[in-house]
Parts: sequence; C-alpha cells; structure tokens
Amino acid sequence: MSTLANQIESYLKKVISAQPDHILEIRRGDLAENFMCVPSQINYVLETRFGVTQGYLVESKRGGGGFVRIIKLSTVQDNGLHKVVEATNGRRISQTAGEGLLNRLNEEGFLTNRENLLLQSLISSSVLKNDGDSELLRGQILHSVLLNILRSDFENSKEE
Amino acid sequence: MSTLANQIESYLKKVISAQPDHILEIRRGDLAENFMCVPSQINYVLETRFGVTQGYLVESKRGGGGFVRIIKLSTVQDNGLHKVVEATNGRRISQTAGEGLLNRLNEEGFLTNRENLLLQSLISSSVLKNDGDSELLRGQILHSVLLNILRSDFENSKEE
DNA sequence: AATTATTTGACTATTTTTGACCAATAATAT
DNA sequence: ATATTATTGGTCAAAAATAGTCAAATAATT
Repeated sequence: MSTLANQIESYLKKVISAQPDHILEIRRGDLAENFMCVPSQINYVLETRFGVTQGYLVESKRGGGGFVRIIKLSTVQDNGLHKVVEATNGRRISQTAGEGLLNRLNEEGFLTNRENLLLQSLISSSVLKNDGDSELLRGQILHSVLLNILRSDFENSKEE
Repeated sequence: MSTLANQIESYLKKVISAQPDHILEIRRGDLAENFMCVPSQINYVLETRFGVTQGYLVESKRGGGGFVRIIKLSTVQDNGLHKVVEATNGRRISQTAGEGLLNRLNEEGFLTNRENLLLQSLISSSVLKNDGDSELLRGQILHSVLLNILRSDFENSKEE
C-alpha cells in the first residue's frame, strides 16, 4: 500500500478527480522531482495504473513545453464498450474486422455516419500502406477511437 | 505549457484577426526584440504554426524596409483546400503542425468538435506509437482526412 | 525457490531555443 | 553607373528541454 508507485497513483487520481473535465496535464519531470524518483517511474505508474482497464487515456508531447495528459474515461453508461476496448488492446485487426467494428459502432449510435466514413477510409489498406505491421496499426487506431468514445468530453462536443 | 513559440503564435494570430484584410506586416527584428528572443525564433514560429496547412501564407523581403507578411487565407481563397492536400501528400507532419491543421479545419467548419478531438488524440505521440516513421504516418492520416473532406459524399453526410 | 512487481538508469525521440554564418535589398559614396 | 555599406531577413545545426523504451537490479509475494 505504500510503494512509490501507489503513492504516485493516489496523488494523480486525487488531482484528476478535482478537475471539472477529469483531464490532467502535467510535466513528467516535475512529478518525478516531487516524488524524488527517476522520470521513467512515472511511465511505469501510467502503464500499470492508468491503462484501459483502469479507464484512462494517456496522451503526451515531447520537447519544450512537453506534457503528459491523463484523461479519465466515463464509465457511467458503459454499454459493453469496455469489453470491446479491452478486446482491441494491442491486437491486430484485419480490414474486414475493422470495417465491421466501425459499422457496428455506427449502428449503435456511438459514431456518426460521417465519423464512420472518415474512419473506414482511414483504416483501408491503401492508407495504411505502412512498411510495418498494418494490422497492428489498424488495431491501434481502432483502440484509440474506442477510448475516445468513452471520453466524457467527447459526447459533449457535439456541435456549437 | 506556455512556450515562447506559443506566446508568439498567439500574439500574431490575435493581431492578424484584428486586421480587416487578415494581413499582417511586421519587422522580424522588432518582434524578436519585443519577445526578447533571437530573430530565428520568429522563423521557427512561422514554419511550425503559419504554414500552408494551417491556412497561412508568409512572404518577406530583406534589406532596408524589409518585412515579414503573414496572410491568413480563407479556404475559398485557398482553392478549396487544394494546396493543403498537396502539401500533405507523402509529407511528414509534426505533432504541432498536425494540431494546427486539425484546429484550422475545425474552425473553418470542415470538422466537428468531436471529429477534431478524436483526430487530435489519434495523432498524439502516445497513440501513434509505431516502429516506423511517426511523422510520416501522421502525414498519411491527415492526408486521408483531407481527401475525405473533399469527397462530396462525406460533405453531404453532415446530417443524420 | 520461483515468480511477479517495482525501481533505476542508460539510451532514444521529439520539440523548442539559440547562435553563427549566409543572402538580399536599400542607401550612400565614389 | 558602380561599388560599398547598412539594414533587413534566411538557414542550418547545435544545445536545451521534454518525454519514451527497455532491460537490469531490487523488492515483494507465492
């Protein structure tokens, strides 16, 4: 209960809860300094405590003005989406399977027709003509899409 | 979070918006002096925040009476995103530049707030963790988004 | 004793800041 | 006119400021 990782985890969760939008942006180096540890310790905490399973999305930026952004996902109206989110974690996804997933999300109202069209095009093999593992990349993209659907500020950003 | 580059960017955008013709002419040296930085810092800001993809055109002249002219182009003037599509074709795009492009598309009504949020997340470095060339991949994703915006069936799918 | 979790640090990647040197244009001198 | 000098802006690469990865060393748990 009192490992460094646990303390950092508690601290971050406390601060995030205090944010109106449940989003926290912080400098990794600052956090490491506050807890008197190496910066990579922060990554360990993020990986083990702020993953999909725990309902968080993490984004970041390097270089001057860099940051780590932790976004708490809304878990309130979970229509079985979390299962899908976990099922796509780190998985390869074929184009056909990806198309099916997006269409299903569209039919169930999680994605608009436009969003579906856009993403269908994005995961088509021609776009993903990456040298690397296209199926893995497709999985990463779809995983990210799913996580964003669960963001509480995502639904609220309908239109002005 | 407020880097020098961000401050200069904000300042310039504020001033340009206040111009009736959305054109700003300024001396690079003056700007650098105001922000107490080296002149080349200005070029960095222009390159990373005022490129064609972000909807700006930059011209300049050296020597006595020299200047830097920043022109904000509306999409109509810009031939319907044609230049942006060209500029992103096969090109590598940094996270900063990508953010700028998406925000511009959002501001000009080509992307909804939701679509912007989703895509911003998709191009953030932590999401785009792949073995290959991240910047190239970011460019491919954004290029695909632009092509979709230009497709008539995508434009027409705004309502649902 | 074996396995799993945590801590640490060396090495990598990305973005911003800075400075030395280059190029163009205008003004002035010859 | 031409050459020279002053006045601008441009380029590029190094340094600084962030963050990420990975695996070895420790610690905790089974």
